Amino acid sequence: MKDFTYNGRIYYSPVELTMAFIGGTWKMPILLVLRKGKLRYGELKNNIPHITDKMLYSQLRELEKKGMIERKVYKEKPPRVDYFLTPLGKRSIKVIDTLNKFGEHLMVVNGLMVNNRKRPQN
Amino acid sequence: MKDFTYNGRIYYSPVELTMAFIGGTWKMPILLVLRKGKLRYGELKNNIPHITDKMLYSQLRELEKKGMIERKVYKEKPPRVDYFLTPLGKRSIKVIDTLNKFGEHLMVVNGLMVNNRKRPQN
DNA sequence: CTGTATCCTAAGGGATACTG
DNA sequence: CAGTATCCCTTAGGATACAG
Repeated sequence: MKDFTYNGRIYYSPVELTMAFIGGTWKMPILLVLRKGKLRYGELKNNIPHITDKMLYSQLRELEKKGMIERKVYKEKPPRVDYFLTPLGKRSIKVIDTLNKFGEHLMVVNGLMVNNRKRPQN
Repeated sequence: MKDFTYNGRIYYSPVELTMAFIGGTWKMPILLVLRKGKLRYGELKNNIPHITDKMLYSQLRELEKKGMIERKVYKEKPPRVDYFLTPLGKRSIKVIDTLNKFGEHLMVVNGLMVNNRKRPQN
């Protein structure tokens, strides 16, 4: 048995734990964007297409709790908040890069092409 | 825009595609077990603790459709079926190993210990 | 021993509206 | 600008029963 418990839940393999930290639809895209360095909320939003406020905030909070990112609040107005990677977060980037590479390979294998912006069909 | 479509669904990054192939609770454990070589259904079941028949079968079917594993049926009785990795599946092992390593690191960082079998508390 | 089908619940995630 | 809350729906995944 290699079971272990984290936050009251049972995990059966380290892989599962990894997915608890960086899994889901949005955590990886967020982490990847933050590799650029400190970013404030609006910048994050602009760099992650299609994400909703709810998802961005909830995922930021989770990543924070798990020690992947940090938040720095500036006492200014209008309010300013920066998000940036912790050492653990930076470490995860390498893992995500691996997943990204494999994904690109899958695209080739399956003959997938990036959606080109359709020209007006006149 | 780096969007692309696969099986009628829109993906926004290669990472998402990767997760479609090896994501979920059980696909990675299954692939990892198959690194040992050909295995029949019963052997798979025995080597993946806590998995239910429904999940094992459904995930095997999905992995097959995606070209990660193959099925070989022997005309015997009782029936015998072998499952084994395709080249693509073998390639995924390296990725999963990366995730596994990171998970082990997370366990250390979070001070998680493997659940020891409790001794009878007499 | 291999393989499906049905029922049901918990959780992830989208849309939308609202506040300091 | 940054940050929450509520409603709702889809889906992964568990339990169980059944079939060649």
